[in-house]
Amino acid sequence: MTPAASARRPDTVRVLALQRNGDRVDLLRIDRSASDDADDARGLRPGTELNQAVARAESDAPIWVWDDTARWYPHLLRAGVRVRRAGDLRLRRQILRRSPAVPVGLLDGVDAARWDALAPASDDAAALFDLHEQDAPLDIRAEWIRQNAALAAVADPEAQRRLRLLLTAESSGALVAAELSHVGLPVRADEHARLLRDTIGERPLSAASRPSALDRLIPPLRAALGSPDVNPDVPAQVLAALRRAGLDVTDTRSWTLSQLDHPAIPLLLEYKRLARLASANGWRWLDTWVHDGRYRPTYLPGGVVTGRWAAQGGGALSYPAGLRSAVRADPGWTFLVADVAQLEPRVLAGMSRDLAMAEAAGDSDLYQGLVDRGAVQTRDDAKLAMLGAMYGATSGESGRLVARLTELFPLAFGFVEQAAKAGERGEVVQTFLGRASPAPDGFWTAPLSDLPTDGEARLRERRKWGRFTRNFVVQGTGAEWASCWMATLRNLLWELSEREDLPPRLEQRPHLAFFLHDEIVVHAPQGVAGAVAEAVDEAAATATRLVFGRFPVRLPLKTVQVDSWADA
DNA sequence: GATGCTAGCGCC
DNA sequence: AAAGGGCGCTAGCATC
Repeated sequence: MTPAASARRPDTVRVLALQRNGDRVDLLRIDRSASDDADDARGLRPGTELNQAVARAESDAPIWVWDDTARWYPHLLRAGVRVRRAGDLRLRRQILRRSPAVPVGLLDGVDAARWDALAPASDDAAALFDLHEQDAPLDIRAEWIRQNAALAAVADPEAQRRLRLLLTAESSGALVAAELSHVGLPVRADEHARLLRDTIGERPLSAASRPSALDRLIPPLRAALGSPDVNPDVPAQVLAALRRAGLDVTDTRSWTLSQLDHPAIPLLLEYKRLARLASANGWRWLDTWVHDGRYRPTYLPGGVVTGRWAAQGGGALSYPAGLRSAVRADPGWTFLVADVAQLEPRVLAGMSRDLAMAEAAGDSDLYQGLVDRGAVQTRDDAKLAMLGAMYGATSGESGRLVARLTELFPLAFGFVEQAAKAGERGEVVQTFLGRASPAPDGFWTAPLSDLPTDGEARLRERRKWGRFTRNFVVQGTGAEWASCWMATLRNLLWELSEREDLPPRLEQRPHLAFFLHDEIVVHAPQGVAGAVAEAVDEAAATATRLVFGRFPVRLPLKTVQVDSWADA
């Protein structure tokens, strides 16, 4: 803990709001214990004046409450102002208004509809200064009070504790997200370009032509298919050509093609592989998304219904494994890359309170743990069964294995089964911390005349929604654990930097550089790598305790120190 | 010229 | 040997 943070007891925590006031900004103390408005600063000019006011107030370690972290925090970060804590009213409201535990109506009030409709600020350069173009400013204090009243009204104390934790983690996640975009992921553009040259050949001179390696594949491919004009970039043409060549296919997916025996298939698969690379992460990707050695996507905490993060800009969350060798730590710096082995099965053990499965999860490899306990024959079987349980496989080998493990772990497997059944009935399900699934739409609410008439089709729709709710509870709780992990780690890294007396700015200190559902990349000066690795582990242990309390489930990390992401 | 759609594939 | 959840993004094509 920093001196400022530890000196201040919880009951004296200040809650400060940033609120638009015309083309100026008011900094207001909004906690109810405030006896006067001595801390208020009104009419601050966006820019230096505002940034300095925030930096001064930050010395008391307040909670910053604002409509949307993405609107305010990027500006502060660019000015070198880092804040410890935040309450993101947009994200909090999104969770609260869906929660069945929150009494209906408590979030009503002035501007409720506008709060509900709030979209994340996207263009952070313009967002703050465009504020004056909006309607009247949203009342930050009123919404903060409404939300806290809604939280306080959650009847069950444990449910309330979890929901509070979720809101805190979500708000911290918003801080992490802004910081990730601010610092960026270190990418060596020259190395990325070299990988492209080695695989797809020379960059074409015009956007209309193909990279050389793709170009060279065209003549043999056309010859093998016996279709001299086929454009392999057009699935419909490929499909027609395949059928002319006598192959009985209905789509051109790689997996489908790989089952066929025909001389054109290897060429086609190779073409598809390289074409994908060229279009998704080729030179244009490099030009567009990598600047000054950094890749900076926009992260959207809670951007996925389950609570997972979404990301925009260059397909951040599907960064191809084959290009990760271009992701290199700066000179004198290193990466700590950590991922959770089998996050979702472990989370399932925790949320279902399945002691037998938690015991199997005591091993660092849960799948092997299932084999060692005689549950299944092979590790692949264990994996198949777990994935089947979480995604809703019913048939074939996977379905059989699910049935087998259901006997051994009735609590865990019963838990997802109940979530699926609830979904099939059209009910809302919740994650462990209390994020609720959306109510089903379409076929449940549509007029009867719009519904598929035959019972078979209706049943398929219901099963489909059941598979969604089945997965929702697990995927969503996994995301909650990951948010708690990152929020804790963010704090530990800052405390570590203070202790080590590192330079003041975030980019000069060890920081999170990338996040991928159950994996993080921390960029750190080599001198503190050991301490950072310990912090990564400690944060995971804290997250597990925060979410699951004393229930004995383990979420072990695989943490490595590497100079290139590819070596993780 | 902008927008919406499908097919397909990368990641977890 | 194949199927089950969540995404973002691209090319090509159709439509406004």
